[in-house]
Amino acid sequence: MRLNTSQQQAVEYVSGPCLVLAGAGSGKTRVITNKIAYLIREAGYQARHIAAVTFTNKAAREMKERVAQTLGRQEARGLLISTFHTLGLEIIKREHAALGIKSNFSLFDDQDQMALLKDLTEQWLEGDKDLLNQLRSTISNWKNDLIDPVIAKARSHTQKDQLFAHCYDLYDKQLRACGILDFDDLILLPTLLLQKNEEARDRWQNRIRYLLIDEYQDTNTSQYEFIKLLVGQRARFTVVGDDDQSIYSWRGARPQNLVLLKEDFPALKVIKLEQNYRSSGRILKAANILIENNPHIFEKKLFSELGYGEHLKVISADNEEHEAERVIGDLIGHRFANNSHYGEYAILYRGNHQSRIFEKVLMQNRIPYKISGGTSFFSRTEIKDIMAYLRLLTNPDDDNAFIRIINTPKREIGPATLQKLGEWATKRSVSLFHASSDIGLTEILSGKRLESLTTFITWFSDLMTRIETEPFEVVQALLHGIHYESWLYETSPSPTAADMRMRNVEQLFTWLGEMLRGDDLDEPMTLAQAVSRFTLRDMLERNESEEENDEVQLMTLHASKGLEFPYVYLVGMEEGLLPHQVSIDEENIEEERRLAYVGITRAQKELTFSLSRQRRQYGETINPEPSRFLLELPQDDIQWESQKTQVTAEQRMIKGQSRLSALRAQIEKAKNS
DNA sequence: CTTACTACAGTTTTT
DNA sequence: CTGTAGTAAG
Repeated sequence: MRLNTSQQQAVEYVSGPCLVLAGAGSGKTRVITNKIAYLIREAGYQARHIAAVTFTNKAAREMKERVAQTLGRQEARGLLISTFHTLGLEIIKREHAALGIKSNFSLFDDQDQMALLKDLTEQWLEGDKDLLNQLRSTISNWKNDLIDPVIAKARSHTQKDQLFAHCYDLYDKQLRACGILDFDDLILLPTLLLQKNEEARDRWQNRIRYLLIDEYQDTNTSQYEFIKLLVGQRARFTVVGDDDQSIYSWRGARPQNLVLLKEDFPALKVIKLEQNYRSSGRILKAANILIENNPHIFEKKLFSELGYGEHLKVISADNEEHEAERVIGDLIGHRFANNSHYGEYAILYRGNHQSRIFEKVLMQNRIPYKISGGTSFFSRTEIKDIMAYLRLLTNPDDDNAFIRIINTPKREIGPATLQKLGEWATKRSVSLFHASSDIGLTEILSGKRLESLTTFITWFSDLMTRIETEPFEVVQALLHGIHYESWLYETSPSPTAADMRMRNVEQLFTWLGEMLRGDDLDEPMTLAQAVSRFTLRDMLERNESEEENDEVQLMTLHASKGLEFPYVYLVGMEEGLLPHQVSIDEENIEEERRLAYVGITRAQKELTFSLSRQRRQYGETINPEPSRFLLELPQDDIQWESQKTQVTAEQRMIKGQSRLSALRAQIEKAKNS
């Protein structure tokens, strides 16, 4: 397919700063991919001087694949395509000397972060979860606004802020002492470095001569600063974004960065992509009319040439169960009538808890489905254990990892021993691991404890010396050496659970092996690199995308961004749910509207809303109003389908069930014939 | 290894 | 109110 005029224009404008306002489904990935090809083939850039930055590993991976397809592996060699965080990690790794940190640092995820904060603040916050969460996000916000502990203290006036700033200081000192970075550091540290260190700035500006940014509207303050420092005076860059799809402001994203861009780079060329290649005209019209209720920085009007399409439907139900039944019933009927596949349907909702009831009804009807989200692979205990071992292997100063694994599996090194060891280590200001190999330990530890500790340290040190030369063997030896499998069987609630945990561990090792070896898109990595990538949650999507089963997709609106489905159900269209109760005020309503907009624009052919006139909430039954967003849509394009007959819940259940089972029988019959 | 009770949360979560 | 995660006890 050829590029349209504005896409072509966006691809070929390479002489200055460029902002591509890419509406939903307007082919922005194609623009980025083609632009990279254009830069190399027509504009004289070498691949190694071009960097493209995304927010998710998945997006980075897709882009890599698309570019490799367009250019061929050879020409694409040396291109830097990664997430913000991975790019930051790369810079930190190369500049660790200038940053004054060790080369073998390890990474903290949010759970590690919480655990440490809880530890550090025990005396003040007493494990108050709410306060801890506040503290964590406050620290994160400070870091995202490039505010260090000293400035934070100076700017804190209330007692609580003072305390938080103090905790921030403690937390950061602890991290530095252990050679640990958190996610925010991966942006913060490179940004500070490029600000202060002219040489480093030159080095990186010379390395990255053309920069492309995807989903620009999701950048936060430090990321924008980071971008500015990377592009420098030369200002050769393209950012692609859509202010109407900014749904992460609660996480620090600043859609205002679009305005700042225009101010900071007066020469900015703005190109709008307004042709939508995804949705029917009617769906797009509804989306346009809805989003017009929001103020806009740049006016933009999407159009489609795919035909006007079917009416939008609204299914109104009497209660939540009924809503799920009617939606699923509609889906089954629709699939049957259109001879379509389950995989073409998506059910989108505002909050994760809404999925449960749909899951139940889907299960009752034996419909295959997939819920994205839920507990992450990397937050499972068995994975966290192994990750802690791997982290300690690459960074012996990682005290948190040390504490986690020193007695897992049991080595008779309990809290008392650890306490003594900790005091000793603090006095000498060395890490726990370091302290453990100190000869002076005989002063504080005796016989048995000392022996088990030294046995472990000796064995582990031996592994550490070999990670560079024979990482495979080390990883194998690690798993055997700790007898992790038998430990799992001892501690798991059931053998089946242990089996599952062991499979998870094996999965981790399979991925690890792949990463150490490298594949056609990625170079082989060192163990340290692989461990960092794991913490950055890389790897997960790789497997997910392989299993393209025929399953109904269930996900939150947030998770649906960037995806598309032929048939979409947008459920729970009620005041209090979408817009959500706590975001219903003047300040947040616009983002809720964008959330609805994102949901609507996921649909390619047909879009169905649903709502319930009754909902259980915190023990009460409430009667929510239909979402204001439904009323904002063009009513001529909507068909309201409400249940006319008044029946009791029980009758409805039987009726719904029998209708569904009748349909199922019909389908089975059709299949067999 | 299962069962039962208690405590707690109940918006979204790219890294 | 209701579901679940974690722990304690059978």
